[in-house]
This record gives sequence, structure tokens and C-alpha cells, in this order.
Amino acid sequence: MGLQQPRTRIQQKNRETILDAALEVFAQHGFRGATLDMIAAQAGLSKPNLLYYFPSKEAIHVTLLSQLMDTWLDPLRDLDADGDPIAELRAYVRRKLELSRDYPRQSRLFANEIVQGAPRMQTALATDLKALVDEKSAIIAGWSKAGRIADVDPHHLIFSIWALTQHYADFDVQIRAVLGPARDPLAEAEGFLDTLFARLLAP
Amino acid sequence: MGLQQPRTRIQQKNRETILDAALEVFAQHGFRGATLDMIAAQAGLSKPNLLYYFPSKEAIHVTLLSQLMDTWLDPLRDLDADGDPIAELRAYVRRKLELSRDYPRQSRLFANEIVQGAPRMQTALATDLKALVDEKSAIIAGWSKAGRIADVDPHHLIFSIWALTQHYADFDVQIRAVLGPARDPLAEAEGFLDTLFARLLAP
DNA sequence: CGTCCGATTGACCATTTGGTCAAAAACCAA
DNA sequence: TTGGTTTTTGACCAAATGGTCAATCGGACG
Repeated sequence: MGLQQPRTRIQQKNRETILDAALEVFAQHGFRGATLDMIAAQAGLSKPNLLYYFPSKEAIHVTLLSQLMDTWLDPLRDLDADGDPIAELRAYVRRKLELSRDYPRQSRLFANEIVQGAPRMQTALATDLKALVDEKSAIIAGWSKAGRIADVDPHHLIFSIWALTQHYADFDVQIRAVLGPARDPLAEAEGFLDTLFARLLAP
Repeated sequence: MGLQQPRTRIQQKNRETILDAALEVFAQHGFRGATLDMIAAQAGLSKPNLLYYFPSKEAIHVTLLSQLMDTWLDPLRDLDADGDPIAELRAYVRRKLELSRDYPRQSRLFANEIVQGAPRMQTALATDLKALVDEKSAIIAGWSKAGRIADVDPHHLIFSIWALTQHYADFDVQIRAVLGPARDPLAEAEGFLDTLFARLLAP
């Protein structure tokens, strides 16, 4: 039937179960690599039952992506023009790295989507995301002009934060393969990135 | 039949055509998202003809991945213990960024593979790649200890170079969506990254 | 020209996969 | 208990897809 708004407790619960299972499967296999059977198995439900709660495989995917954008941009939204510039930017890096640590599946889902050309997010990127980044870039540019941080291109500064933090989630297997066991990449990254941005931003 | 070594000129040419087409398709859609029909269409050949030159879809993919590793690691291999530390590392960043500019499809192919858990590269990562990175990390650690560059974790320094340079290829659509047209991300990145690493590495 | 071997393809096959549907089961209010 | 509503599922379908194969084509060489 394709329920729009969950009405009962069981609907609420099953929709969440499905979305969590789908996140797992989509993040690991990409949209086309994931099958409804995989998601159903992961969720402990039958395939027709999935399609009772969501009208299609794509609907599940789209639901995940739109949930994602919100969570993902929250830390950037928090960037406060009235705060201390260095502290604000460091806090942004730290929060972003926490997302990579706590929600690696979301990060990989996003990476899959972007690497493949963002077929289902193009407009969101060019509107919402661009607007937010432009706004925050203006703030950063102001800080630069006021001599409160070093003179760096604000857009590329933001890109570098994204690249560095998401790398630890998206390329986790590579990093662990290189570091070997008995090391904690995410914990080490926190100190490294803090140093990196401190040196980059110091006026 | 599954030809091992190209013997004739036409085999040589068609194998190259197929690999180029497959790179295009795999990079954009991932392994499972790519179909033999897509690759055949892109290559201008019939599907059975593909399978005359390669025994299976997976064989094409594997061939691409192994070619990739070589190209990808060359710049790191060039890192010379006897050169000037800052110059060597800057050159590495620049070469890596050139790869992102000139071979974005390879970068995305690699990203697809790693994000999805590197099912076909695990061992290569844990052996060849790890060995090379460990070797070069030792060199960098030596430079740090000698006070010729700042004291940074060599492994994470290398990760940061990978993250920053590959980001411009892998997340190209996102970056362009945010920057808007009329800007040249890769050209701008060169200056930005040069500054970033100069400040990070200065003793 | 004719022959032989590498190159090409149309037709076909088995499996996978997203999705449907009618019927059964579970649930719930009266 | 009963009647109606929601939830679940086994059986099924059409399309897509990786791969096979016998047959045909084409060019180089004698």
C-alpha cells in the first residue's frame, strides 16, 4: 500500500528496523549492489513485507538519503559567526570526526552516492548544501579579512575538513589494513587533525 | 576462450577498448551497478565479443584493479629519502593531485572498491600497500626526528594526502555543485593544498 | 581464388531480482 | 466470541543479466 506516515507502534518499529537494515546493506553494497532479499534478511522480515512498508527499493534509499543530509549538515550549521574563529572551526572538525566514528554507515552511504555522480541528490547539493556552504564561507572569509585566522580559501577549507574526516569512515578498511591491528585510527586522527588545522589556521 | 596474452594487433586494441569502456562504467556505477551490456555499448562491441576477450565480468574488473594499484602507488614510490623533505612531500602531493585531475575514473573505481569493503583488494592492501607505506613512513619519521619537518604522525600524514587529493576526484560532483560553474576546483586545490602542507610541515 | 584461423554475433539459457497479489494470520475493539 | 482491520507471506511474474554456443564472417597467406 505504501504507508506515508506511521500510525501504529508496529509500523513505527518496522519502518525503523527496515531503514536500519537498508542502511547497513546499501552502505556496504551500494544501491544496485543491494537486493531487497539482503535487506529483508538483515531486517528479519520477508521481502513482500518490506514492500508493505515502502513502495519500492528506491523509496527506501531516498528516505535514507534525506535523513542523511540533515544529520550531516548539522555540525556546519552550528558554526557561529560570533564565536572564537579557531575554536569554532576546531569544534566543527571534531564534530565531523565524531560523525565518522559514530555513523560510518551513513558516511559510506553518502560516499557511494556522490562517487557515482549523486544521481538522487544533485538538486539537494546545488541548492540546500550550496546555500549553507556559501553562507558559512562568508563567515570564514570575514574571519580571514579581520586577521583572526590565516588567509585561506573558505570553500576549500570546508572541503578539506570534509575530505579528512570522512576519509576515516569511508576508507576505513584501507586505513586499518595499512596501520595493522592494535591501533585506533579514529582516536589518533583526532589529535592529528587538531594539529593540522591549528597550524593551517593560525593567523 | 579467455585470451591470456594479446597476440595480434586487433586483440591488443580491443582489450584496451574494453578496459577503457569498463573503467568508465565501473567507475560510475560500481561493480554490481555495471552491466556487460553497458560496457559492450560503451566499447562499441557486442556482449559475446567482450567475453571472447575476457572470461568474465569479474576478470575485467580485476584487471582494472591491478593496473590501478601500480599507477596509484608510483608517486609514493618516488618519495626519496635523500631529497629535501619538504620538497619531496610537496611533490608527492602535487603528483597525487595530478592523478586526481588526469585519471578521475581510476580514483572513483578505487573509491568504490574501498568504500564497499575492498572485497577484491584486501590482501593487496595488507601486503603490498602496507609494506610501501611502512617503508615511506619510516623515512618521514626520520625527517621528523632530525627536525627537518614538523613532528607529525607519518601514517596519518600520508592518509591526509590521500584524503585531500582523492577527494577532488571522488567527490567532484559535490564540489562543483557547491562551487558553482566558472570555478576550477582542481586548479584552486593545487594552491590550497600547497599552503596547507607547507604550514603543517614547517619545522 | 581458396583455405584456414582468428574474430564476431544472434539466439538462447539459467539465475537473480524488483515487484504483485490473493489468501492467511495476527491483532483489536465491541 | 465476533467482525473488521492491519500485518504477513507463499506463490508467482516479467524483466534484467551473466554467460554459452554453434554458426558465420573476414582477412591474410599460399
